[in-house]
Amino acid sequence: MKVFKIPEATVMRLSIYSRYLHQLMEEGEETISSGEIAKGVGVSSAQVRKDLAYFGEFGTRGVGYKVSELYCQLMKILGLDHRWNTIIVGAGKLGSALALYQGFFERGFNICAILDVNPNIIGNKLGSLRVQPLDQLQDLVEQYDIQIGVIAVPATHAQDVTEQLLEAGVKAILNFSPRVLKVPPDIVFRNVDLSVNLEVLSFNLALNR
Amino acid sequence: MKVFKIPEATVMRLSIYSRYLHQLMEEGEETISSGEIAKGVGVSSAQVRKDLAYFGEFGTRGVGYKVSELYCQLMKILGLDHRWNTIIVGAGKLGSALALYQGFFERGFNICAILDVNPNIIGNKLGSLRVQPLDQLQDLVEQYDIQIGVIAVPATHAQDVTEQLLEAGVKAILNFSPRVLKVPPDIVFRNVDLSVNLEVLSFNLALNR
DNA sequence: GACTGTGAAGCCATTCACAGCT
DNA sequence: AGCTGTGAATGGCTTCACAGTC
Repeated sequence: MKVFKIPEATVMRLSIYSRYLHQLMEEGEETISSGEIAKGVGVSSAQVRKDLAYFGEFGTRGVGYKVSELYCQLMKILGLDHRWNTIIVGAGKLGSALALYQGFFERGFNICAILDVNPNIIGNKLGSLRVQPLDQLQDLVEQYDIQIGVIAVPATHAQDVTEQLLEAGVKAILNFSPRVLKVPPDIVFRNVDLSVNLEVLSFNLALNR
Repeated sequence: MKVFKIPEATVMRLSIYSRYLHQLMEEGEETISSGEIAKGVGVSSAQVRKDLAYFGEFGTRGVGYKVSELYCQLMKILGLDHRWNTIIVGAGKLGSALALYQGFFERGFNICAILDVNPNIIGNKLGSLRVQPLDQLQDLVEQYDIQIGVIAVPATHAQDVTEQLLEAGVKAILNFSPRVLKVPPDIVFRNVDLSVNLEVLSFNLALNR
């Protein structure tokens, strides 16, 4: 399917460029140069051009890029030209916060359901959702045609939940638990490790002392 | 101060190794090889040894590493041999979730305070903390000798809050807002961009269709 | 003159492969 | 025999620099 391998760093920057372009559109900008994008998001202009070059030629030499056009192209490249159905497993503090976060919806992710095992919180209302029991997982994934699973359970249950998500047919997993998970290579997978991020800060703080 | 530049990827892995070693300690393991660590966290054994080699020689040839000893060394390298005082700005869903997340405390981060501008949530109780008004920032940073600031406010206020944190004397910032922030080069800084992470999933899902 | 698109060069991280210990 | 520590080789991302276009 993919002819050239795209660096992950490039994909992350494309996401950031697209958000910046969205902001520029709201401010009424019509065209922009790679140098201005670079300045806006804190990279080099060559980097911006190289990132875009993986996918085609979007600009006009001597002029720059049409903001709205480039934005649409990037959204298409990122697969955000349609919506993704998502389920959150774990309705503790973090899971609840993710379920209520508007930013996901705005960028094309529908949070279709949130699940937990704890009977004390099953039934709780979170915005327009209600926390449902974990054993509904398989049914909900089928019913809503869910592609993405988000793991927000304690480390000890993370691998177990992962396997349930895979069995239910989820194609991609975003893991917020502080545990290394085993997933088959055909599954799209990412970790967001909150502690690791704080610890990188700690490491750098400890250096300058 | 730092004689050799350490790759950020190495620092992130050290954090993961240390957590894995902690788990092994609880399971009662005494020694471990680079190959076993590698298997446990999903990297190559050469990678593990190279990462450790930046900081010294911690193992015994022919034998491996003493789990508890390596764990202590890594914690020291990561600057986790003492505690860091931390403040969270923004007590919305995400900020509240972060304030209540036990994992930070366990790894050596004291959440000393959480602030917001919204009068409707100022005074709310979050565990043992109470949400305080943003204008207390300067005082609290001094009072608690706070080194780390966590930004959990909407994108539109993120740069403003950043500058207030810097002015108050914070040395490191972890940014959860979906906005590129300008910070001076001597400040330790990291982004945790939730949308970007989901969008990388989306990109990869879109590839295989 | 301004700006894009891109091959080449440079740089950095990972993997390889083996010498050196136990 | 088993495993660490490490120089050398590899691979991949970023920067440079310039030809091409408006």
